[in-house]
Amino acid sequence: MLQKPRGTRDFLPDEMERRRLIERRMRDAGRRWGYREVCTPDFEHLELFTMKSGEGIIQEMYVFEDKGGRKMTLRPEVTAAVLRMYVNEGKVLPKPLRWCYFADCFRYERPQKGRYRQFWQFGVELIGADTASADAEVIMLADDTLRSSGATFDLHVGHLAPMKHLLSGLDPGDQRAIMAYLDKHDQKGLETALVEKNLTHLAEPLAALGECRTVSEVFEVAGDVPERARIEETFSLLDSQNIDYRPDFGIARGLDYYTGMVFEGFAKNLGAENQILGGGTYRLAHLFGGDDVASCGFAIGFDRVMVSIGEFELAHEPVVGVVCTPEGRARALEVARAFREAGIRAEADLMQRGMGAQLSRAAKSADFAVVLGKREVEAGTVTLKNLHSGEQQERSLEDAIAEVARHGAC
RNA sequence: GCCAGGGUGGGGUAGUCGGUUAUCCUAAGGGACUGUGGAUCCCUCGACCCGGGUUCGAAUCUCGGCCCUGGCCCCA
Repeated sequence: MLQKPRGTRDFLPDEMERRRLIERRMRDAGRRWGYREVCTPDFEHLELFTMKSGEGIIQEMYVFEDKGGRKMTLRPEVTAAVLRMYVNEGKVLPKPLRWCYFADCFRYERPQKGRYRQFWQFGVELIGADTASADAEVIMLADDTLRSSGATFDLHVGHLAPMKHLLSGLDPGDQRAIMAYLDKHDQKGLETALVEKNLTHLAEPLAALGECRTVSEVFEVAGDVPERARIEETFSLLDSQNIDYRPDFGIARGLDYYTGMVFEGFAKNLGAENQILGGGTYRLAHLFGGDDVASCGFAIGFDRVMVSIGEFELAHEPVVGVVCTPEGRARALEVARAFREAGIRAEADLMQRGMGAQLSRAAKSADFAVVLGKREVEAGTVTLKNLHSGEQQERSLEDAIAEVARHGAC
């Protein structure tokens, strides 16, 4: 038997309905904040992502050559594509741009819990607003989106400036290495590296930075930085709206294009792969030939959110099974159509079964049966049977539709 | 790329120091039953992940691969 490709999943209808419900809640959060949905191609020129993240990521992507000999790749993330789109056709739109997306991405990695080779991300990009209000809005939207999805999570918010200030005397390579250790909370690795590089005087302030729980402590540890006013304003905006977050100036996110504010979300009930959200301010457009526009965004790992939420029951919509005798078949199609026009899910028998068997089948998957036999056809009525209570009554089609709709409303 | 544990009908399982026709539950299809169902009974369908090796004989032992689960690395 043919297997599905490694790290991919099939979704049966029950799970698909659950996914669509959560997806809708995320999109709706975006909509409430004015973020309109965009869509970019599933595959892009390889160059788009190597320009953003370096050649090293090629081994972790689905890379292929197309029939014209072009180097292509399935997208491993969406931000680069959205910024490419901004450069291509968004530059003349009035700023700021508020965009969101829900898209599948592909990474050639070893699958484990919450990590698949095809996975889905919900994300937003706010392009062209370089203010504390912009930073705060994206964080508040991230919080609203995760909250709306039903996930329970911890939100960490930080800023790169204090850490970069502490490391300002170092050459870029050392800086990056130190930040990588900080990002991983690798204390031993950090200490070893600091000793090797003769930087032991940084050990204490760097450790203290990660422990700071208020913004004012941060500047006691790291000294004054030019971004101080912006940072204080962003955090006071979050506080004014009672956003539940933890200041975390140990977030390094090891990425060169992040310029300032950074934040991460962690599911409370997941294992090793518990980060469900990452975001921050960044500058990317200039890499793709555009202006050096300030941007801010986040991406949510949709599949991890689904794992975190776990099993849950969906609201049940009433289902009508249309049951008929051979002489009622044509009428049954009309009746089924009338239910569907009223927005009610109606399913007809396709197996040429007897009425007993049709009802038996309907009892497993439907809430109501509509019976159409010789009697109903001649009288122009339908028999509506409640499959839960067993009660049934012959009545007009309109009454039957109203009765089923009434149950859908409760 | 690395480590550990796994893989038996669609789902869940029994069997394993090699030995009859691979067990049971469930689901699915049909029938008993052509105008009132979920019960019951009967029938049917359907599996040892793939390949090599050892052997008279392999689901069982062995080697390699694939895939799954969790962890490491990485995480845009």
